[in-house]
Amino acid sequence: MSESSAFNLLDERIQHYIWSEGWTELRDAQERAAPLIVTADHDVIIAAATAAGKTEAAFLPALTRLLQHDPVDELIVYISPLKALINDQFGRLDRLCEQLDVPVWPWHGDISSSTKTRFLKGPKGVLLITPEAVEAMLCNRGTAVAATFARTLFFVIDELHAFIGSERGKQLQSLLHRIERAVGRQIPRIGLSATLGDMTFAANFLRPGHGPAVHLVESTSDAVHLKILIKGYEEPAVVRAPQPLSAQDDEAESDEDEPANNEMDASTPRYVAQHLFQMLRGSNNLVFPNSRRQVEVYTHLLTSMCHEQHVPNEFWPHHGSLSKEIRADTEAALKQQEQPATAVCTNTLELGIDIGAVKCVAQIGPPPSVASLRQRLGRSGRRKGEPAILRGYSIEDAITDGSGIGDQLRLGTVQMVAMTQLLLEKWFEPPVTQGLHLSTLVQQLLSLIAQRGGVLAADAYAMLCGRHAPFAGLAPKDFKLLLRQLSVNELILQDSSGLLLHGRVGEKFVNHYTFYAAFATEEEYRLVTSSKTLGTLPVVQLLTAGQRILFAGRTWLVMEVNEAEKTIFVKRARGGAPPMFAGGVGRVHTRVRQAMRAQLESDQPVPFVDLKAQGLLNEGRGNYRRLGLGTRVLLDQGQHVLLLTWMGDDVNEAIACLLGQHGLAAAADGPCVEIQKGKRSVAGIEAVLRQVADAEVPTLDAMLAAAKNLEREKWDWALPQGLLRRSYASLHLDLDAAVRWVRAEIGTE
DNA sequence: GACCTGCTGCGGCATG
Repeated sequence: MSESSAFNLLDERIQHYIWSEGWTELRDAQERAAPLIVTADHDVIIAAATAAGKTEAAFLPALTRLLQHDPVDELIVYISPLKALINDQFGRLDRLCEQLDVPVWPWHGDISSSTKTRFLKGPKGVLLITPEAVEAMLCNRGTAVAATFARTLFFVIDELHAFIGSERGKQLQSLLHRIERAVGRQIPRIGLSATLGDMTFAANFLRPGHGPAVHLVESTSDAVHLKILIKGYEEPAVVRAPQPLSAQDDEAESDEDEPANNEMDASTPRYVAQHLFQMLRGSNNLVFPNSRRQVEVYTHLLTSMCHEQHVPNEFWPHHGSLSKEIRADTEAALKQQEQPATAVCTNTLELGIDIGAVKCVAQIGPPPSVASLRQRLGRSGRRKGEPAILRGYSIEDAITDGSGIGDQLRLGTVQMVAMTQLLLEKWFEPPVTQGLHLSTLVQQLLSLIAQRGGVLAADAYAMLCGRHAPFAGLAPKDFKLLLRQLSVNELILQDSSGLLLHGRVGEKFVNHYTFYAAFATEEEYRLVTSSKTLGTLPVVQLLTAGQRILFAGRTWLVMEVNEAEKTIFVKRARGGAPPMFAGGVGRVHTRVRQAMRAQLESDQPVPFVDLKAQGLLNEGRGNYRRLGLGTRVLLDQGQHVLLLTWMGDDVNEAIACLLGQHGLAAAADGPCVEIQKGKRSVAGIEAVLRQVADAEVPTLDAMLAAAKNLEREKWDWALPQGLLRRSYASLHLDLDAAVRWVRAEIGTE
């Protein structure tokens, strides 16, 4: 250890701690980060595959710097996307910091206000806080901001990759910027992240306008041996009796023994569950079925199998609508060592929190992205010498006369194979950094007014949209348009001295605690049984008394729905359908679509699929050739025509907008753009396509003039139309690629 | 036919 130059840079008391912990060497990232951090004059990103060691890589040298002042009178501000992570880190850091006589302050919604008051009396040591809690501080204690953060040595941002590309990430950038402006200097920023391929995106995110100056510490991770098997399944075509439209048609008492729906009879999920049951029992594993609804289905199938075979249950559900207690039970089952446990989960178990190593990751259906698949697989093969194991399950519907192109080409299986191949090639989707997130500009303007008790328009513009500011690039005239719209909405008003203040409506929003989060959430009902809260359900599908429901892996009968208290009371009963949860659609990257097409054009066997999956793939390849899709881009489907682009969703959506401009009703649909024929023939549609290829590129306003329903983010409703269109397009449309595709594939030149 | 995250100040009351 004494040979380590980084070790010698650390404070003596920290060296002593390292000895007493029995560490024999510093990890690669810790070794390389230390000299960059002890000087406290660089922005640094520490990127490594797992969380282990990253926090120490930042904190050991940062605390060394803090200890240079005796007694400690400076501050390290650690910002985390999860309360659970703050609680974890508090446990780890407090043990070390107690010996150093450095106070550690957790600060989030579950922390008592007395702790917060004590911190504010002497803001020194380490503050562990969420972005929302920082927002609340700026809003409610605006006059104290400069003094509270005056002696901040570092911002440490954990799980940096989880912030990039979202409203919350934009908010974080703005908060850091506003604090730096309040204290009148730059504060070194340290980002902790999963490896992100091209780290320039992350660097530009961490320090907008100065990305190239950010120092990168990318930890070389040992290559883990991968074992992959994808199994194919075919759902038989069955003629089902029509279902009653309303649950009220049923007499609740008369069908006690009848399953309330036929989802549980579906044979294929049962076969998949049987295979999972055989392969996963006896070890710790994660099963990802892609939706909360399917988590419920598979958990119930698997726990029922344990029950039927008189063996202890090993399968536990985990998703965001389950209560904290139920989720904690699942996490505890994974952590304890006595009994094996498998979690059936959504991406709640993808991030941060420590659940120990798992043997195998099962993926049912194609994952939402290659990046997410990679993150999921990173949970397996963490012990030295053990491989990471991926078990894929691909379920296709039987092909009938009415089957669409997606079934005929076996696109689910093709996508799963293509994504797995990209994973093996070490490619994954880059983070989306070009989003304007003007919704968050509205929030930050209202927050800035609260912080300062009013702000001049020019000052607000300089702070939020000026050079290197989070919304840099927005023109002054657009900012003026925004202000005008916000005063129409009564979110703001301008007094006679030119000061911007909250309007009647703005006042109400800012004074409610829900203001601090930058992201929107749907209204939810609590699901309650006699003894405890099971979780929450969004109001998309309201349950009625007498209905049966599958939740937390068990079946329930709805006793009462209390609208005033937003509560649904249930009791245990046999039979039940998984509830509906709201949700948009995942977005597929162009590179994935191209890999899918290459897969359909190939005649090579895929090494990591079983016989059935290879059969499905061959079926898809056969239909691809039969339909002549190697050369054709247009496919007549009767009512509509399919334009097969094999581009990403952002390109296909932009193509659909371009066609809309020329009078065609079109919508992106998987690898295609679906065009309604109306009264046109295929030749007529081809003629319009040629017009589109030869025409000038329209403005965004022209292209989205007829588009409705562009509001996606929390404050989008308050934006003027033009800015809403730009904000939407920045995230969802790739117009350049769309124009390039149309000109290359359809153009007459 | 997708997923996840977060949240204040204060009034009113009981208790020591």
